[in-house]
Amino acid sequence: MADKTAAPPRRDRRYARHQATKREILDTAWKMVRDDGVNALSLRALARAVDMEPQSLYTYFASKHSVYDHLFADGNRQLLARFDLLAVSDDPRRALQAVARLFVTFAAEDQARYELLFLRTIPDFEPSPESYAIAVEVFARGRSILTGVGLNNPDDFDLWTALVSGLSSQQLANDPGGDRYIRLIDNAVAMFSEHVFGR
Amino acid sequence: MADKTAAPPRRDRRYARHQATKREILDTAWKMVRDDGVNALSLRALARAVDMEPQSLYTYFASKHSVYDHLFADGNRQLLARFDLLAVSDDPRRALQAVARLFVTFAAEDQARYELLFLRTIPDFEPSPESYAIAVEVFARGRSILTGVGLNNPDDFDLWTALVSGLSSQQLANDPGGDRYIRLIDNAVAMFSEHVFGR
DNA sequence: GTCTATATTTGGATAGAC
DNA sequence: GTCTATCCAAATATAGAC
Repeated sequence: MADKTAAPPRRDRRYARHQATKREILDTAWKMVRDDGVNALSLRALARAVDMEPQSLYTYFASKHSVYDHLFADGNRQLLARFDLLAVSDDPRRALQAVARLFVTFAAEDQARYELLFLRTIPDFEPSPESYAIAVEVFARGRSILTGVGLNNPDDFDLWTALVSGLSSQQLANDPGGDRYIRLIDNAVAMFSEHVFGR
Repeated sequence: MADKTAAPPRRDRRYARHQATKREILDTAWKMVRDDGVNALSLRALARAVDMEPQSLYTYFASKHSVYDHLFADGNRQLLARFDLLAVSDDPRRALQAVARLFVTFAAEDQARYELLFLRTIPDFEPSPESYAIAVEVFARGRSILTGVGLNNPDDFDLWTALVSGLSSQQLANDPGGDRYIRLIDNAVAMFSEHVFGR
């Protein structure tokens, strides 16, 4: 899962160049999985798309699973960055609204990313410990917001994640690109809030 | 997507034999996708598992996608059969509980089946019109139960499916084989009922 | 209906020259 | 770091004998 190349000192220009190329490959890979689905990715096609010979990819990634692993880490970092930008309201219901909107919007933006981060559809792929750690951090961030508004009951948290992930997956499955379920977020948060906080 | 073989008259013994073999292949395919994931299925491995040469499968299925299509139809028929056995209570909340239990239990039983029926993770695969019709029937059945208990608002129905599918996917993703989210069904139904019916 | 033989494509991955 | 050359395995699918 790790790369072949150990990390040279930061200031090294070759290192910067290496990182830039790696970034370009990953961005192209994102584009491809978005277009054709996560499971349709092939290294040959990826190499062709970045104008390289397939074998040259191995300078940057030790295997196909390593590419997936970097995408997985990428996606989780993107979600984490959204959380960083989130201003959490003191009002519990508003806070929950913000989190739900954040998550469902993020999910609805990119089906492939959702599949990669939250479903396990790639045979034999599982994220490396380093990448998985980012996912754990995302999870912790979400939970801490919930506890911050007074929700400490684990069952409430599980019900919350079920509700939010349900809206996300239905939006992707039944109305991709639309807002049929996104529109229901406030309604769903109202339902949940009344249930756990009372009116 | 259709088979190569047209359907001979029913009484034909060859036809019965043909159907039996087809059934055996599909059952084996179910086993394989359950073990290794939907996207790991290969016709070679499938043929080996039923003790055939890979080429002989083409007597029964015109393509790999045709196998997927039959699995898709299978799964939807299984779900439909569950609905047939369901006794729908006059009490709205009990009726909703029964439907939710039915669906989440069905989903939790088999990750591969859930993926095949409700997620679109196989590149280039989409069900044939005939198979899709069964899925539509399942959907209609679920909806008719909801309208039967007085839920006519489309938004309520969408919120309902989001809730139930969320419990299902979280159960599969975070606690496969367990009951962490299944336990929450009655709680979730209570929340939903209070929201749409009032107390 | 099943087999042998085979076409054809594609896939991931390695060795070694430059 | 990128290339040529190549390997090897696996995939889907077809043709034709029996």
